[in-house]
Amino acid sequence: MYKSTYHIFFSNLANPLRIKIISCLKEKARSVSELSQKIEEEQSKVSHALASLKSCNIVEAEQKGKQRIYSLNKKTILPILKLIDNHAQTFCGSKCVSCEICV
Amino acid sequence: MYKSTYHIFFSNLANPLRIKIISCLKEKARSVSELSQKIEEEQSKVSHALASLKSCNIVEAEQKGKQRIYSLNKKTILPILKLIDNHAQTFCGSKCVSCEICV
DNA sequence: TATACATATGAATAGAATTTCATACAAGTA
DNA sequence: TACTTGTATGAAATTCTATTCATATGTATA
Repeated sequence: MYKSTYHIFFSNLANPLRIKIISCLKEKARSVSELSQKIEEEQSKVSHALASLKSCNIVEAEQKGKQRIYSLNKKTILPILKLIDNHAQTFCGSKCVSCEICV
Repeated sequence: MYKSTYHIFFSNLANPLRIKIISCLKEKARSVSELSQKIEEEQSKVSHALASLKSCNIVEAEQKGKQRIYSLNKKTILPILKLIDNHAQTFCGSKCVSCEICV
């Protein structure tokens, strides 16, 4: 089936590790090994995940000596995350029973 | 691994059929069979997809006789799609080579 | 209540994405 | 140039997700 922009984009974000990385990069730009340590995941996993995020311009990289420093492209991501936060709050207050989001 | 709100939400959207359905519901609310015809997909696939979308409150359903009419919760989804459109435009103008989004 | 139409559901299978691990590459330093 | 450190990559193995299809449920109507 045809892969739309949306599908590519959402698939990229639909992954716990990549979300973790995004959260970690919200704070500040970091190298691969820094990220790897901080979130306690293997270097190669982190590299794969970063490559994926980069392929959608969700992060960008800058070489600095031996290290590659990744930073978050905040313009798109932060507002999206905010919208989801609001969504979750609206639909998953104390009363929510059915919604998967707050299980 | 822990499933965050974000992960659940994005996973739900990371699917071509569900995106198709969302697009179709932008226009107006529709029944399952209407959707099924319109997007030329099997009824049971559409039902499964709708159940998934509903579990995150992305769509809601209203019974109307034998039919169940699904409508899009536009408040969250439309602005997210717009952000992605802008993102794609910004990063994938005519010059874009590497980005998966515009391949 | 028997029938038809609309939708939902469960479970097996098929398909896709992730993890893992060995290894390659790249940049700096002795 | 050999060595070390940091990062990327490929491919097999694993895990996750979607599709399929048979069937169940739910709603109306003859």
